[in-house]
Amino acid sequence: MATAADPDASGDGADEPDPDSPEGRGGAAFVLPAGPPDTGRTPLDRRRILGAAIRFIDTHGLSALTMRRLGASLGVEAMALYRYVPGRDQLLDGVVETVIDELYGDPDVHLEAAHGWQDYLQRLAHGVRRIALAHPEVFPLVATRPPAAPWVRPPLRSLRWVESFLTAMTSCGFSEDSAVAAYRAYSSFLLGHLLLEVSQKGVPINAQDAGESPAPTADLSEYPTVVRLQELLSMDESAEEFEEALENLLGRLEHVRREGRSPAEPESFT
Amino acid sequence: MATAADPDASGDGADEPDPDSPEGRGGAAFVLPAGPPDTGRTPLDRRRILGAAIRFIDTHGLSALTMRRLGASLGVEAMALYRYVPGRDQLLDGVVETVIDELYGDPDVHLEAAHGWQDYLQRLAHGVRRIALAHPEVFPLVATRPPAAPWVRPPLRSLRWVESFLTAMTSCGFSEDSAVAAYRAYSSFLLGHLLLEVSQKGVPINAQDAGESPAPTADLSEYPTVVRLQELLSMDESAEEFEEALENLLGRLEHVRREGRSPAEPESFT
DNA sequence: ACCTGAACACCGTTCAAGT
DNA sequence: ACCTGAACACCGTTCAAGT
Repeated sequence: MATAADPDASGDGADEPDPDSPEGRGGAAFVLPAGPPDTGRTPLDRRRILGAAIRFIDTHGLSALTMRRLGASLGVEAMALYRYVPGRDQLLDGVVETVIDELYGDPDVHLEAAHGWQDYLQRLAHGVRRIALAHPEVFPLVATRPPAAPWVRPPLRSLRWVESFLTAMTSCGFSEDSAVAAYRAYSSFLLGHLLLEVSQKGVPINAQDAGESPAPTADLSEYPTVVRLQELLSMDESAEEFEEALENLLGRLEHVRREGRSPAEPESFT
Repeated sequence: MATAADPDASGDGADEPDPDSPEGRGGAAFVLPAGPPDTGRTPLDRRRILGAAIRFIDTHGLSALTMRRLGASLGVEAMALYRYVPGRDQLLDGVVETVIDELYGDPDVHLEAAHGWQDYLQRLAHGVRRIALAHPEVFPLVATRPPAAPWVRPPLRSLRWVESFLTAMTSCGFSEDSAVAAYRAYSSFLLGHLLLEVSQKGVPINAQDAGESPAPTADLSEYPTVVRLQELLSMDESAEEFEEALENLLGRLEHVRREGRSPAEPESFT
């Protein structure tokens, strides 16, 4: 059904594959898989564009995202996008914002601190992790696009989240300073762990997949400890690591809340 | 002479500023400040290219780096670079590698674990922080370029560093598992903290510098806690945060080393 | 041996023009 | 009101040609 509606699916506007292109990883021209049913008449719209951009990045990778190709994925020329988005950079900012706000609709996350701040931070952390893993190609963008203000720290990059975090914490007995310190520690924790976890997913567990893996094995003899521990190093324990580090952070924060100091001093029970 | 050859430039190789270009932040054409004295005859060379690339990024920002402009900064056409570097992506990989290896020449860092692992990790962390702050525009690249293998974790992205880290730790009483766990925790810590610190530097403390800051102040009333804590949030305490978090991590690791477990359980003194 | 000119297939973006 | 065609000033990259 609907085969006639979309003019460039099989025929005229196609991409001209050009398999020698150094960019396209697989060389496969970006012909999208039939798209959502309504690819035709709804007159385009910022939300739809951002959604398409996210899907495009998830599918083809960030480096493949081009105004022209994004347009094509919506059945439109690139120039049409400029009516809704000021330019490519702002498009990317919009993508980041949209992905983060996805989290705001997550029912597991949005009950604020009804069951205490530890429960809230747990749910929030897992929510962020879920979207990071759902959009591994987008997350580096979340991590590195310059924030709007210096106190909006990735990955919780929106005033909504800063507000939510700080009110939750202060309403749970954190002083203002401690709440801010907690916000900082929490951001660093999430950013470091999730960026690493996501970037590990990008690497096909065996370094390069081309040919017979020549160079790496050669030099490797200079690094005996790495070779010896290779198996251990290759294990993916990101999930456990995340839980443990989160647990530990919460412990630190509880300590801060009670003592009123900033999060340091591993043992000061005296 | 030569005025007839190139139809679109006024002089010979000049850039044609075009102040309306959305890319160039300052709009200033990339005329480099006289360059190092020997800009002439040494016949070009991979090292020199990578050095120039790093300086270029430090000065003009990553998004301004272009094969053509990098060539120009070396007094050469872009095409000459391809004799020494396979392409732009590999150039960036080389930049990352070079910046990280800079650290390897740092005398403060390179004495391995002669004074114990805590001292070693302290010096290493401060060394990485120093290069992150020295090359704030390069660090996001260090953080996000896909690593060569899944067990080479940013920001310590080279076998040399993995080897150095693991031998130091195992020679100081860490079991193999604990050493690997420590490597992971340490990487996350560095990545999160330094990426945040570096990205904060990029933001001019007052959000946008254009006009009279219109939009932000308008919405801001919806976020009372943010507004109330704005001063606290705006303070730059990255240095103290870094020290404290590092101290805490070392405490955790010492605990791991003694107990042989992975880094969790905030309080198990019983 | 080392670099350049010219060319190719793309980019982002603008703007007058079509419907 | 919404999209397109054509154009402009760039890109990365290749390759035959210059010195």
